[in-house]
Amino acid sequence: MSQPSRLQQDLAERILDLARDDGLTAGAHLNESVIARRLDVSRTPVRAAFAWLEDRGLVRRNPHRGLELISMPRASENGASPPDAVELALVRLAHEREAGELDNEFSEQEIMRRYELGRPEMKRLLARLADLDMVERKPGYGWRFLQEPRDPRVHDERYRFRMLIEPMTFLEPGFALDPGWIAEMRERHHATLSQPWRETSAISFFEMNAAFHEGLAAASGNRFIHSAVRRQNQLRRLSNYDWVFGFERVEVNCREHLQILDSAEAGDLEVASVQMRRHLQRASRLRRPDGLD
Amino acid sequence: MSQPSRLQQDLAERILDLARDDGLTAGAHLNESVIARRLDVSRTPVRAAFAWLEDRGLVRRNPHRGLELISMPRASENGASPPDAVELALVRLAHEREAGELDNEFSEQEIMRRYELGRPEMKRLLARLADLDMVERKPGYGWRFLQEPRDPRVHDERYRFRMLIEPMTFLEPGFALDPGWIAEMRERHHATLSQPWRETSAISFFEMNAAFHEGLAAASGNRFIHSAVRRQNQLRRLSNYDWVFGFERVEVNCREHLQILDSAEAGDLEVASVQMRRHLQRASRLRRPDGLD
DNA sequence: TAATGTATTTCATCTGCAATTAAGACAATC
DNA sequence: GATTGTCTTAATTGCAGATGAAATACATTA
Repeated sequence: MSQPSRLQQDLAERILDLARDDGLTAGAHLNESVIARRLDVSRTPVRAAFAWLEDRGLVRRNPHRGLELISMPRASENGASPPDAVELALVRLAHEREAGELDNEFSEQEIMRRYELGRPEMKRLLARLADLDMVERKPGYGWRFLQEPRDPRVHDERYRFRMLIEPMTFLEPGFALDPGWIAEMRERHHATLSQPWRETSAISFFEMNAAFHEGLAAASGNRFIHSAVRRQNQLRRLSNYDWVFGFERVEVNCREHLQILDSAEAGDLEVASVQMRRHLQRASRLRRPDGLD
Repeated sequence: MSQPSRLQQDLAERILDLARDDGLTAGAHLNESVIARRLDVSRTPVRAAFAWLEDRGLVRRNPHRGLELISMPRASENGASPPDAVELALVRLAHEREAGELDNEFSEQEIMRRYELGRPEMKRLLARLADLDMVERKPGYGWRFLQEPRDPRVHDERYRFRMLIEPMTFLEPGFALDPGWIAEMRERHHATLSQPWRETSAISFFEMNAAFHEGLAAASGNRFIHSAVRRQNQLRRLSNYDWVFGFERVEVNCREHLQILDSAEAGDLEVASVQMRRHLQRASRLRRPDGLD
């Protein structure tokens, strides 16, 4: 078994997620075709994923009898999909740009050399950045950044934009929250509140935050609202992976989120809308001391 | 002189625009380096563009003495940059999808065959569609459309989204309209109103419309608002290149636009905001008989 | 000396081929 | 009869070289 492909790694992880969601325990039988269908791929990559899980001792293959779950790792102990080279480069690039280490204009070659990427990877990277309106093609050769590093106006513009959209998600006619999603969100927030704060919590805190706002946008039933919020998250993900306001602000943030969930669940959508507006208002007043957004 | 590259064609066109904006007339001298700098490219493609213009008899090259403008075509007679193969395929694909001729899921090969595109072109096409959230990659091989053809909900969602954002552009703190832009917009609207309506006017009507809304979004000074509106235009451009409501509605549309321009210019931003909301409201009530959006 | 003309270098794209890898069909087994 | 194992086919990606184009440096001329 050489190295599993990215798809195979992802599938391995999602297989464990499925098993957990189904409440399977050691000894349970796993059906290949069913899993393949649920994951929307053919059996081939699923098989490869299982081969990998077998290497790691999590399942056993019994000839002609299929797969047996040996042990179920905890959610946090999952393979933790190794980050993609492009993702890493993306975050590095965003930071270096903010630090002023990158010129306004640059060539594709520079990117390949600096971040040690192949051509296809570099292409994906630039496509992502262009999608986020961070860069654009120059008319001839080369690219340029679309905003100055550490532009203080961006912060306000972002929050003003979010305040236009996010409070309105609750008032869309098709707004409907999935109870399961609410429960999961509550749990994640309570977990964040009860666990001691560590530096490494910052990423999962960010992702919880992003999932909260994106989930609400999805619940609006308006795909354009959803897209816009998702895009905001993608943008923020590049620069805000650290949290510099301390645990105190984490608590405030979580409590505000929980209140919004309560209101929305109770059907007080106007209240939820106002709470969301105030939440964003308060968040917008936090300004990073390092000038990042 | 073989075929000029796309960049060279575009530059040729923009060179004429520059000359027109500068009020140059036949006999005027054109400085290569200055033009190259203004167009943000090197002299090389500018030279090629001039070679092409010379072929078409619009300029003359005097050895070591540079370029001389021979005649200035009217704005509408410009080269009219020939549409890109990808653009064409994009529009065709959007139409065929709406007509239900394309499956929900498809492979890249299918696209290449059906639209007779090379690999790089097909890649660009799919990247554009993915950027607009029209398609997404399946986990393994292949792609899928993200919405059903002729989904009637999209129409309402789009207008609800636009009504959240566009009326607020006027109320952004940095809102500032360029007087030159206002004048140009007025002129284009009056031209549309005074010219007889032809089928072929639909495209330029659409583009005028798009430029109107995008220009206002840009004037808001909020780059996220601007991005969102631009994206809406790109999406609409794929399906709304024809106009099925007759000249009567064109007139209404233009007059509403002109009113908004008047209010904004006079500084009545709250009024402009309300007018924009009503404008979108009215527009949202127009529904295409063919079920397209 | 500032502009144009020319040559060189760098960059980006395109093309075809090889290597992976997923999808789909069929056979074997419980 | 359903599920797993095996094989074949088709699709996708990656790579290297060739081509085309733009940027840059330098020479030349008014």
